[in-house]
Amino acid sequence: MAKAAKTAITPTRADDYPEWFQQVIRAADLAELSPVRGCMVIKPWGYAIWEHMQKHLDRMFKETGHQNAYFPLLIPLSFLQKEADHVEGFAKECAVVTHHRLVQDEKGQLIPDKTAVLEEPLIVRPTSETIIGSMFAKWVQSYRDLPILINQWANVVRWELRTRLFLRTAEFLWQEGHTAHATSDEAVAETMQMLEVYRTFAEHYMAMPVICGEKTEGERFPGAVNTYSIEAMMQDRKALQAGTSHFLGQNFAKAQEIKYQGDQGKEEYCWTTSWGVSTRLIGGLIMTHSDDDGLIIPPRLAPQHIVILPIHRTDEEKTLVMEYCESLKKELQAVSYDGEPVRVMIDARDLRGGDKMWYHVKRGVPIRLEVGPRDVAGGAVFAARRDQPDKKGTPRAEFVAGVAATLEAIQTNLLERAKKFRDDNMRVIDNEKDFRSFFTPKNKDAENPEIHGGYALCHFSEGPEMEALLGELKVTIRNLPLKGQLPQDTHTPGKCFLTGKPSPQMAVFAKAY
RNA sequence: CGGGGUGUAGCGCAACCUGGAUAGCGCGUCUGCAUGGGGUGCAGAAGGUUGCAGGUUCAAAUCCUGUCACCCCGACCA
Repeated sequence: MAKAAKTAITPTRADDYPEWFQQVIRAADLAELSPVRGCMVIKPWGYAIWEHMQKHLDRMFKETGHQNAYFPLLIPLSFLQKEADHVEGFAKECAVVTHHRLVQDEKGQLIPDKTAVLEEPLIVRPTSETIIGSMFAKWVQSYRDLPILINQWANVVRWELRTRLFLRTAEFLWQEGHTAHATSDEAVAETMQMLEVYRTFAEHYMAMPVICGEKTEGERFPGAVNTYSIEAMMQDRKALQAGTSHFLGQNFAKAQEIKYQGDQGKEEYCWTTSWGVSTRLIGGLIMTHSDDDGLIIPPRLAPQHIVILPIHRTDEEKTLVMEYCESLKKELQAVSYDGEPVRVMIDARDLRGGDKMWYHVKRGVPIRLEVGPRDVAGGAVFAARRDQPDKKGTPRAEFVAGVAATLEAIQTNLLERAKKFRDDNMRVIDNEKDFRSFFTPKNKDAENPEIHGGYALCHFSEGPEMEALLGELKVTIRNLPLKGQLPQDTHTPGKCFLTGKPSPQMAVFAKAY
C-alpha cells in the first residue's frame, strides 16, 4: 500500500488559498472554463447545487408574494441611457450587439454584414432594471395596480477583465427581483424584507453566516438610493458580498415614467427596489466550508445526502452486499429530511475502494456509508461524516432512525463552525496602528503572504485620508451592519479611528473579493 | 485596459538561452493478471501539426513579427 497524500487537495488552503479554491472546483467537478473568454461551463454536480439553491430561494420569494416572469436578454442601448448613474456603472462592461446577419468574406470567413447594421444597437443585459422598468411603466396606471412584485431567473453578462470561476465570470446566472410600490415606506420595507430573505437563506441553507448592512455611498449600486448587502467571511478571512438588495427611490421611476394615479386622483412616481443573488453563492459555499480534502456541501443543498459504497470481492459477496445496499437505500429514501426524501445513491462502479471513497470526499457528499460482507452479516453500516475525520460502525436500524438528525447535525455543525471562524477573526479596532497591523501579513513580501486580517469593526469618517489608507492596505468598507446582529456593540457613537471625527456607528472593514 | 510572465499529450513539467535527425519524463488513461474495509502491485499499450498566423534559415518547439488565450500585479467588479 503506497502512502496516501496527506490531503486530497494540493495545495492546501494555508499554502495557496486561491489555487486551492480552483483545485477544489476541479476535484469536485463543479465547473470549468469554456472556450468563451471569462465564461464557465457549470457541470452537473455544480449545477445540481445551484438547482437546490434556486428551489429554496424561489419558494421563499413566492412565500413573500413575488411572481416569476421573464424579460428579454437584449436591451436597447437607449434604455441604459435613461438613468445617468446606471450608465456610469455599467457602460464600461457591456457586450453590444450591432448586426443581425453574417456574411462570408473573400476568404470564406464569417463577418458581420455591413448592410445589416442594427438601427439601434442592443446590449446584452448586465442587469434588467431598465427593460423591466419600461414594462412596469405600462403595467402601472392606478394605485390599485401596486405593488408589482416580480422576480426573474436569468443570465446576465458583465464584461469583466479578471474572472474567477463562480466568483466573477463574464456571464453568470442569477435571480433579480424588481418591485414597484406606491410609497417610499413600502419600498424600503420590501428592500429590508428581501435582505432578510437572503440572510435566512445564507444561514439556514448554506450554513454561511452573514452580516447584513448598508453600503456606503461609494459602494452603492449605480442608480440606487440605498444598497444593502450580506457579507460572508471566507476561510482566507476575506469578505464576499453574497447578495444585495437595493432601494432605488424614485430614480428609475422618474427615468422611465413609472407613474400611478393615487386614490385622490393625483399622479405620483412609483418607488422601486431590486435585489439579487448569483452563482457567486456557490463560490461562497465552497470557500466557507471546504477543507484540504475538497468540497463540503451543507446537507440542505447537497445533490446527494448519502453515498453507499458497496465493498465485496467474490460474486457471492457482491450479490449479498448489493441486495443489502438496495434495501438500505429504499429504507433511507423513505426517511424525510428538510421536508424531502433523503437523497441516496449507490456507487457500484468497478473502482477500488479507496479511489471511490476519495472521489466522494472531494465532491463533498455529507455522509458516506461503506457496506461490506461484515456489515451485512452484522446488520450494520460503516458511516463517515464529511465534516468529521472519524468513521464508525453503527447498527443499521439505528443509523436509519437517526439519519435525519445526523444530517441536521452536520448542517448545524457547519454553521457553528463558520460562525466561530468569523467571530474569531472579527474585532473592534480604534486606532490606525492596530488597523494597519491587522491588515498587514507578517511576511508581506513573500510569494504567498500568510492568511491574515479579517473583519475590523471601526468607527470611521469618509474622506481623502481614509481613502488613501484603504487604498494602501487594499481594504474596503464592506457595510454598516444593521443593529443587533453582532456580539459587539456597533451603534454607540464614537470617533473615527483615523481622523478622530465623530462617527455615529461602526462599519465592517475587510479585504474583499 | 496598462505593466510583467507563460503557452509543448487529459494534468504537471523537460528540451528553447546556444536552431539539427525519431520532442522526452511523471501523474492520469486503457488492457491483462494479482488485488480490494483510506489513494495497491506487476507487465504491456495508446496518446503531440510544440496556442494560432506569418517571417528568417539548408533546417524552427527553439530566433523575429503579429495575434489569441491563460496566470500574476494594477484599474474595474454580483
